[in-house]
Amino acid sequence: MQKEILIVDDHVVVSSGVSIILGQKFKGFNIYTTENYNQTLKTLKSKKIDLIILDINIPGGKNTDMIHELKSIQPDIKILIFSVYNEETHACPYIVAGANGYLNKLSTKKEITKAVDTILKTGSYLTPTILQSLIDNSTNKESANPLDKLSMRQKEITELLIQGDGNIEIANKLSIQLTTVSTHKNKIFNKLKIKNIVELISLLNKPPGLNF
Amino acid sequence: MQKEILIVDDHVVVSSGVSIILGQKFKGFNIYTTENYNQTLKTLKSKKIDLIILDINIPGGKNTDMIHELKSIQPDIKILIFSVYNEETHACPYIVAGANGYLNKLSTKKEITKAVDTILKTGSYLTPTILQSLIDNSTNKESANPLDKLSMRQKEITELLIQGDGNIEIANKLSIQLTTVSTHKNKIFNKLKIKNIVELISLLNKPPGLNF
DNA sequence: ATTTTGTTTAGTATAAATTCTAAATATTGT
DNA sequence: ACAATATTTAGAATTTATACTAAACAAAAT
Repeated sequence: MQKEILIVDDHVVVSSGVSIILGQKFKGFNIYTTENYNQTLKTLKSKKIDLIILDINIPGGKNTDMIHELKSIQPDIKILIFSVYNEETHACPYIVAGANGYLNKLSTKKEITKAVDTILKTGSYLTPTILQSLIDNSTNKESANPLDKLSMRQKEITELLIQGDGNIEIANKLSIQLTTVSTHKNKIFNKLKIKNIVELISLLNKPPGLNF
Repeated sequence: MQKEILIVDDHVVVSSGVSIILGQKFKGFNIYTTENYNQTLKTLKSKKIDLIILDINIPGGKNTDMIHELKSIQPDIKILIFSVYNEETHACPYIVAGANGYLNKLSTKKEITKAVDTILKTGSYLTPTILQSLIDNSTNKESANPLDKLSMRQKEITELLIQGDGNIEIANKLSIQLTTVSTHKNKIFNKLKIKNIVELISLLNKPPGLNF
């Protein structure tokens, strides 16, 4: 089965790694690589691609907007998002935007080849976790994304907390009492089952600049 | 020139990627891979290796202590540290411990092959940045690594802070008074020119769990 | 319609963290 | 060797954050 695969990642180590893993498993495939968004658009306009393995943090990239743009060039293309962010907190928006699967960069060789195989055969690859997140989102049930459990106000305060604001700053910015901020904080920490801001930061898994 | 290379990384994508990049450039090399510390020790005991490309966050690993242990098995082995942490903040301790080079995982193909080539030919590979850090360290000039400015005790407290410990926990663990902890914290924050723990975390660029 | 549950708000009392000051000890400079 | 500087420690006073309680209101459930 001859397939055309495009790997989009700005880190050679990653694109080379995926390339060799797929090359070993799927002998007949043609594997191409691009390392930024413009190159990717150009390639898609000149060559029919079956599957694109897409890093979501490439130079020039626009997150979920990329999905629509890529599919408008080749409507039948399958898109497998390939990212270091954990799927619980980051997969859903891309799936909702039209991506056909989400795969973590830390996956094993078996998981990677399985994802590619599945997506080419069935048209999509969703782990049970992501599937559950999607169901949870649509049914408004308990979501795997911790932030979804919070109310608007609680999200607002969470945002300020991870920016490093103290209770006083938050109280001033939102024009509420200090104790009110503390109460919110308490509710947020209880919901997320955490004890302090350090845990909040690692839960939200904010990329600290220099990661994949 | 026939050389034996061992790539140590617990992520297939990374080890495969480095493997193919080196395989393309250096045709005659034998390239092996291991994915945890025990495997690595076993391999070194049974096979002569010229260069080990070492991820510092492998399962069972012990940071700088690994360097001594690996070199005690094969004293002539060259060790190239391969990490996602930026070299300014993380390279020096490994070089001081005896590693022969430090390479960022986000490097280009050219940088990777250059590092391997250089380390095999000259015995070490140090970027100008790392060299400067080492010089700064030895001359007690302003160091690029913020942690180097701190005393041992201050580093100890910093470590506990980014683990999420509060002042009381720290005071108990170190058997000092609460106010003493506060004083240390104040000194640390002043030295690092930061205002709170959120900034401390982003400064130290600690990986939030699921990163390479 | 009305109970139930969750959100947003705050006051009082308490706990935790910081500031300021300062002493003993270590380290470095000349 | 002695001065200058940095580290580690802590008490007293103060500031900041939390726990507990609770009211007003909104949304959801039965």
